[in-house]
Amino acid sequence: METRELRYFVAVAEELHFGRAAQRLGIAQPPLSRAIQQLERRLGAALLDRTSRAVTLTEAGSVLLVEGRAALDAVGAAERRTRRAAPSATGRPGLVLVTKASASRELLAELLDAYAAEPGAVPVDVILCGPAEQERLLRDGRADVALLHRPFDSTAGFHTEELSTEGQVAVLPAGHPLTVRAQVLMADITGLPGLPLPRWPDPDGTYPPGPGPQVRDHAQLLQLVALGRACAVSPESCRAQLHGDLAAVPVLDAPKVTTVIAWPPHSRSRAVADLVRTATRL
Amino acid sequence: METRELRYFVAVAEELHFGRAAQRLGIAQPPLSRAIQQLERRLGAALLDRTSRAVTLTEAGSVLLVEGRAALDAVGAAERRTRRAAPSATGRPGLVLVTKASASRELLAELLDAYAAEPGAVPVDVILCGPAEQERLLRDGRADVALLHRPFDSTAGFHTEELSTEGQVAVLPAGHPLTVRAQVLMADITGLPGLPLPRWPDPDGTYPPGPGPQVRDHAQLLQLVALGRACAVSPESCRAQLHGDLAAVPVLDAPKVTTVIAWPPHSRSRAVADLVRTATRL
DNA sequence: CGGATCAATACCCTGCCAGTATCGATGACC
DNA sequence: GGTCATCGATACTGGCAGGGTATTGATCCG
Repeated sequence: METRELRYFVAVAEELHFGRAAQRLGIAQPPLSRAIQQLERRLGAALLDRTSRAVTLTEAGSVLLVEGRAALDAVGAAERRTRRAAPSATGRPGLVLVTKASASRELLAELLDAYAAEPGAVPVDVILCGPAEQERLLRDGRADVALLHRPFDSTAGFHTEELSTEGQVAVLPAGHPLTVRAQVLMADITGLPGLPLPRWPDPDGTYPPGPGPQVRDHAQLLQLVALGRACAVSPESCRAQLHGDLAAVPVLDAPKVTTVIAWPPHSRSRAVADLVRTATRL
Repeated sequence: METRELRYFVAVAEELHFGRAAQRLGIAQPPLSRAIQQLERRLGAALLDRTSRAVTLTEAGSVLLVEGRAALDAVGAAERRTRRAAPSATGRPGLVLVTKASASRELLAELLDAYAAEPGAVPVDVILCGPAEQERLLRDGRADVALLHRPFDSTAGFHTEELSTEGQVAVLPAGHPLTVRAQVLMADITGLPGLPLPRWPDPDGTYPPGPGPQVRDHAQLLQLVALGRACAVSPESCRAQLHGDLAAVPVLDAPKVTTVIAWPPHSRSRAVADLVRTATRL
C-alpha cells in the first residue's frame, strides 16, 4: 500500500464526500474515485458504502482510517526526523519540546535550566499547545519530547518517565461560598448551579454533547471561571497562574495528576536521552 | 515520501549494496540508484556515502533506517488489520496471539480457557516464536496481542497490563554440585567453568560478541544445558518443562520477571479488549 | 416530471518508473 | 604498472499508471 493511497483514503474517510476530499487533495474527483476503488480491490475489502447521496465507512474502513492515520504519522515522522538529522540542518540541531500552556511553569523552567547546564546540551525549542495537539506532534515527528499529564493524556506508544505527582484543586470565582472551605469533594462541585464543568474537545476536535461551555485551553477556562460561567478542576500547580478574581480549593477525591516526560520509542538521539536523564534527576 | 521509496531505501541500507538490494527487491540496479538519489534530493539530505567499493550510512541514513522500518511496519499493520476486518474474512475473524515457546504454559492455557468461556469469544490462533519476532509481529499487524516478559522484551509502543510476576531459577545439568543448594546468587553462576551463560540474538538478528553458545530459543538452551555446555537463568515457570537431565535452583538476586499482555495502541477490536479483560481477571 | 447533486465511467494524455546498454571510478592481482 | 573485476551512475527507451475533461447514471428534491 502506498502512502498516496492512504492519504487519499483518509481524506475521503474524513470528508465522507469524494468531491470535497478531491478538492482538499488538490486533484479532480474521478481519479480519486478510481484510486479508492483500486485500493478496495487490492485489499479485497469494501472500505466505503456509497449511495449517490451519502458515503459511509464500513467496518474495514473504520479500521483503515485509524490505522492509516497512524501509519501516515509514522511516515511523516520518518521524513521529518531524517531531515532534522541531515548535516545541512546542523545549524539548528535543537530539540523540540511540546507541552501544554497550563503545565507547571516551574517544572519546565527548572528542566530547561538544568538541561542547559549539561555538557553537550543543544538548544531546546518549546511549543505550547492544547492537549490533543501534543500527542500528534510527538507522533508525527514535529516534536522530539513532550511533557504529558496522566491520566488526561494518552501515553500509548511512547516511552515515558514519571516526573512528579500532584493533587487537584477546584478553581472558582473569588468570593464564591465554597472558597471559604479548606477542602471540597468532587460531589461538591459537579452540580453547582450556574457553574458547570467545561467540555474539552475529543482527539478528533469535536466536543462531546452535554452542558458546560466548550474550551480549548486553560487560559480560556480560567477566563470563563473568572466570568462566573464555569468552574474547573485543575492540577495544584495552576495556582501560580491564578490572579485576584480566582480562588482555588483542594479537591480531596480528585484523581492525582502525574507529569511524565514522553518520547518516541525509536529515538536514538543523545540529546533526547540527556534531556530525559536530566528530567528524572530533578 | 512513498512507501516504495522507503522499501527501497531500507533494502539498500540493510544490504549496504545496491546490486544485492535491487535483487532482493526484484528490480534492476539502475532504477534503484535513481530512486535513492531522488529520495535524497527530496529530503535534502545525504543518506548514503558511496564509493565504488563500499556503501555506508550517514547520520541521517541511520535515522531513516530506524524510522523507516517503523513506518513500513505501521503501513503493513494498517493493511493487514484492514484485511482482517473485511466482511469477506468473517469466516475467520479470529484473534492472533503471539508468545514465546518458553512462556508459562499454564498461564496461557488458563487464559485461553477463560476467554473461550466468555460470551462473544472468537477463535484464537496462537503463534509461538522467538523473543525478537514477537515485537515485530505485533507491530506489523500479523498478531493482535502478545504475552511479553519484562524486562527481556521491550514493550515500547504498546498498551500493556501486568499479569503475573515470578522469580528466576538457575537451570543446570542434573548432578551439578550447585544443584544441592536450596538457592544461589547470580555471582555463583556467572563464572562457572565450562558452563557459560548463552548469548541471545539482538533485535537485528546478530549475536553480541563474547563467550557462551548462541541460542535462538528456549528449547535450544535447555538442550545445551542438558549437554553440559551452558547454564541458564530462566523464569520459575519453566520448571514445568524440565525433564530428568535438568535441575533448577532459585536465584535470589535475579531480576523478577513480569508477564504482561500487550496490544497495539490503536486497537479498537472488541475481541482484543475482551481478551485483555479476561487476562487481567485471572 | 425537470433539476440538482454526486459518484462512476469513458477516453485521452503526460510523466514516471523500470528495463537495457554503457560509462567511470576504484581497488585487486599478476 | 597494466589489466581486469566490481560497483554505482548515467543515457536512452518503452509501457503503464495516475491525472485531467467530458459524460453518464442514480437518487433525492421541489
